[in-house]
Amino acid sequence: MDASPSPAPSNFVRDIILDDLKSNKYEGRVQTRFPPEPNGYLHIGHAKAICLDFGLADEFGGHTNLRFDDTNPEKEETEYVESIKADVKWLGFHWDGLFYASDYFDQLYEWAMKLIKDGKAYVDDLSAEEIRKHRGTLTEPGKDSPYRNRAAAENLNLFERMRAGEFADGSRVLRAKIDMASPNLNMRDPVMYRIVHAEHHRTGAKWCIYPMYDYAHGESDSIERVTHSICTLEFEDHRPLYNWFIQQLGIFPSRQIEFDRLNLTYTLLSKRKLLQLVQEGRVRGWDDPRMPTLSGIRRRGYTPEAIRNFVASIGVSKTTGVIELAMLEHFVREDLNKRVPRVMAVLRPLKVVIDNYPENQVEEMDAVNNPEDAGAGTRKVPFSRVLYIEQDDFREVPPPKYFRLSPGREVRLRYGYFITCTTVVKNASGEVVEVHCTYDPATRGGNAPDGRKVKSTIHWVSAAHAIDAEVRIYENLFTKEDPNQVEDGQDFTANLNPNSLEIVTGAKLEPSLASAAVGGRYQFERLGYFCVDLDSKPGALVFNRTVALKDAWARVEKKQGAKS
RNA sequence: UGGGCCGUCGACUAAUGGUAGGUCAAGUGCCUUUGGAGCACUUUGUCUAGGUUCGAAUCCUAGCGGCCCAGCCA
Repeated sequence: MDASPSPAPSNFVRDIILDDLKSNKYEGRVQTRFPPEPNGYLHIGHAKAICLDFGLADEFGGHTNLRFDDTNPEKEETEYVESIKADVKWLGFHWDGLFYASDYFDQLYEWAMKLIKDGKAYVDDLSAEEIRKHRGTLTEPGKDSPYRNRAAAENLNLFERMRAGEFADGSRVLRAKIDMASPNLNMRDPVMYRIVHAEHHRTGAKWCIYPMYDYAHGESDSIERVTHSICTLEFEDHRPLYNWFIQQLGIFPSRQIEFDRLNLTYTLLSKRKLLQLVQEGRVRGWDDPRMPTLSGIRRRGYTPEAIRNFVASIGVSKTTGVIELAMLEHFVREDLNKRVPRVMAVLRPLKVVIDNYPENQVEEMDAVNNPEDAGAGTRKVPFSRVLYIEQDDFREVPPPKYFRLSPGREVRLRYGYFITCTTVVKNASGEVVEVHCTYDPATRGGNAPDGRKVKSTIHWVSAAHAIDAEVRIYENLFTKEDPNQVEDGQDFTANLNPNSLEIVTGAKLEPSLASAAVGGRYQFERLGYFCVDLDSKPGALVFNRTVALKDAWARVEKKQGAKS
């Protein structure tokens, strides 16, 4: 096509903002908000919303508020608001205003009184059960409540007494008076306020009536003069109601725009289900590195840049789709590859003795810290007669296309020497427990002066110098692409992967890692990207595998396995 | 079944009546002191049927398929 750089990535929400800017609809203002309910930890799906809300405002010199949608005191806690703030910051965004829907409870109450006076709202004495029966079904219209036509004065009196705490939970509600026959169920006189005698994390015992989402959300947007209220697709049916309240009240007309929420293969993004995993102890907490929460992903070693790049690449639309997990993994690898130092670590050690290497000799070999970053420099790695290599890097009987060490075969020890396997030592059950080799002194550093080639380079660690570590290897938390796909009578926990966590205890690391600090990220050469876990202590290091390197041999092996 | 929304390579997403393109995945080759990274190339797509038009992924009609809604949750 043309040689110009690819056009700025756009999407339909951005296009709407662009149009509004062009027509000067809001005097050039762009005001968004990110409105989480503090009833759980944020997950990668929220990251998409955050990038949109903050990203679009940033792009057009607008503003974004962080607003906690705290209208349900029974589920909300300050622990969650703190974690949410930390996660937003970690992702790299800064809010302009920090608000709570509960900041607006007084205003919301006054507006409710106005709607009552205008004959647009009424107190209903029906029980929850009766209200449901009166609501009708998808195909049949609802029936009016017998209390629907109470006089405004009576409604006012009752509503004030609801607030005053005269009535029991669930005994009455305030409802908007719209249309019980609407084909949109949300318009069949939705509940605006319910009675809940519960301590609220911010307002304490001040209120015993709490506004419902539909009444609180749009009004909060309006109070903050939000121009573009971006939310997910399931709220599409609520938009007429969102607009109805704003219209009746005659307040600032915020506009709701809906996009598709993120779905990922092998992943559950439902706060309710994630809570269940935590409560049932299926994972070690909200920040378990297997969790799709931002705190879990962070602990796993993902970077905010990787997540932002991922979100930017998946786009925004209204089609309900599922992103392949491989897409996310690609963006972590891409980011970590550029920034993270290389290091040698052996997860499952196999002892190698180099018979012709001097008994007590130790050499300091030069190793490149990051071939992608010349500025990262080099380090010294000790080499000696007894080493550990990866068990996977030796086969007594090599399968076809296997290039690593096997009897009679010569390979390169990275930054070390060429070695050739001579003999093996087996234990009583016939397993190879030790491999003997000879080395070629002329190949120091890994180059053969005679120009001969080897088909493989493997990593190693000097046995006498190695430090021990625990390494936690993670696989997908679920075995099915769609964890919700279950047999009758089962729930999603039936799809939990029993092998999602493997703890490797005897790993051997090169000595430079002794000073690795919590959060530090590394590439263990040929294995993957790893980071130092929160549980790590000096002398008792613990690493998480963030993501494995792409493994061409694994693919070959799999193909061979499939054939046989 | 009433209403709302949505159908473009295996996945995600562009093309806004005018050359169906990008990313991921998959495959092939090159290169390589990481079977990593990188580079090059390749395969596969407009849900169906009609219509409007010089020209349709785009507009119209009808089908088909998917998602969401009957909380005093958000």
